Amino acid sequence: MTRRRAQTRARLLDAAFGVFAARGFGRASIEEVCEAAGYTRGAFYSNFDTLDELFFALYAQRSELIADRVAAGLTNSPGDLHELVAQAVGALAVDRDWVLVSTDFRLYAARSPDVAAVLVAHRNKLRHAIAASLAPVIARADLPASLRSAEELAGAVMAVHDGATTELLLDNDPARFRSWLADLLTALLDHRETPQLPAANPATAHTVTPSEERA
Amino acid sequence: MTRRRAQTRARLLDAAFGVFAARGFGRASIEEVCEAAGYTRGAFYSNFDTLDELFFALYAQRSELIADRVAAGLTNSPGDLHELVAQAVGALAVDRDWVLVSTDFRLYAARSPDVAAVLVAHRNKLRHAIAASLAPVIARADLPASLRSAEELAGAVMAVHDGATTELLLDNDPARFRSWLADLLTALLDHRETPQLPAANPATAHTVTPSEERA
DNA sequence: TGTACATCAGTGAACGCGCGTTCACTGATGTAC
DNA sequence: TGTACATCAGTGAACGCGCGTTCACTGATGTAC
Repeated sequence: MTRRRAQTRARLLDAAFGVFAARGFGRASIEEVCEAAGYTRGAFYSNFDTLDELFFALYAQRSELIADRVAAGLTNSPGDLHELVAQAVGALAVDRDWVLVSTDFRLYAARSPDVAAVLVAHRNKLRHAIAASLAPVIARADLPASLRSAEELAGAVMAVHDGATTELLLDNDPARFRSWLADLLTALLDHRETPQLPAANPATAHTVTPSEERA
Repeated sequence: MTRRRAQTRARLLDAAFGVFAARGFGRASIEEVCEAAGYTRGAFYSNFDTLDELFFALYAQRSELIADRVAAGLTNSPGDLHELVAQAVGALAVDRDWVLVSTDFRLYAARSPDVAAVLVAHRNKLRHAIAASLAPVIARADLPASLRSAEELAGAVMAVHDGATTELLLDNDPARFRSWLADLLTALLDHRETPQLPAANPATAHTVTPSEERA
């Protein structure tokens, strides 16, 4: 009876997503999830051992989808940086519920090393996808030494995305979020060809700003 | 008996911080907090109505301390960008437990508008502190139009910090976190006077870059 | 295609634990003299 | 400084609910003929 089972599992996962988003994983009960899915608690125990297991399955399923979507959204290699940024913003755009649930999952992972390993693996996959589409652009950019490889830059893009996401949680304005994210990514990636920061003022500064250089 | 009360409150708050960090707010029980603090449950009810109230008080207390610390850590205006970045990284450095607890609080705030308003107010305060120390540096930098004011830039710095913080949760390596954060901030802030991004591929580009505008 | 049968997915009642919440109490803390 | 007293902070027992977990069951689904 694989068909029926698969459907039950899927419904439980979907219902759990809603419950976790609304109440948080820590406060969600098996009872609530089952009620939202239209089953009794026995159905849950027939498919999962613990709510943790369900949460893990839910995250694995959805994060897979998202990684695929990002990869798909970035395929046509952009001609210039602004195009790339626009593409990236479009591909990374997430809905608020997913931000709530995945942030909850991150906290959960932070507390159990095994889960953290899986989350890191997922993030690596996502980073590869971003790096691949960044590669053609990065050649032209001049960036700090530690951010010159496509992988490193992709990690930076993800970090900026994660940071901007915080704002989305607080003001829940997707349009603002998108333009804010685009601005941040542009500021991050938009560097000139020639390296800067030559040693200029040995007296005080170990390092020197562009403007000092010019003065 | 204000003295005794204040002490009990403080002990409950400290114990709660540990319990929330270890287990997450959603899974923490009043019982656990009281046990960790060395009181019976009655002591809790004598000082708070709900665990939410305690969480709120805890966050208000600690975030206040952190905003002060950041402001203090950024007072001596830096001569150059790298100095500023080093200062900012030092000032923003947080311990992992605080990241866990404050992320939990952010999720909590995301689910209740009243709390979100308070959290936004706190973040504004923090942003002002950062903006003040950014101001002397920003004048020299050339950045995207939407990131030219000190406030906007400070917001960007916070976003980058928040994003980098995600990594800290997953690999728990404070040294790596610091250098990673410094790199990101440098990439974000280190721009030259003259804008770049000359139109590369006019056929495809739809967005107008600052440089195109000027051209 | 229809019928009989076997399997197994989900039901729902039952049990019990953890913990939120209350409250009469006690003894610690501060005050008045 | 000492004593008597009033107040109030924290105690700990009691109650009950929500919910995790189990399990004998039923009826839905698929298979064999």
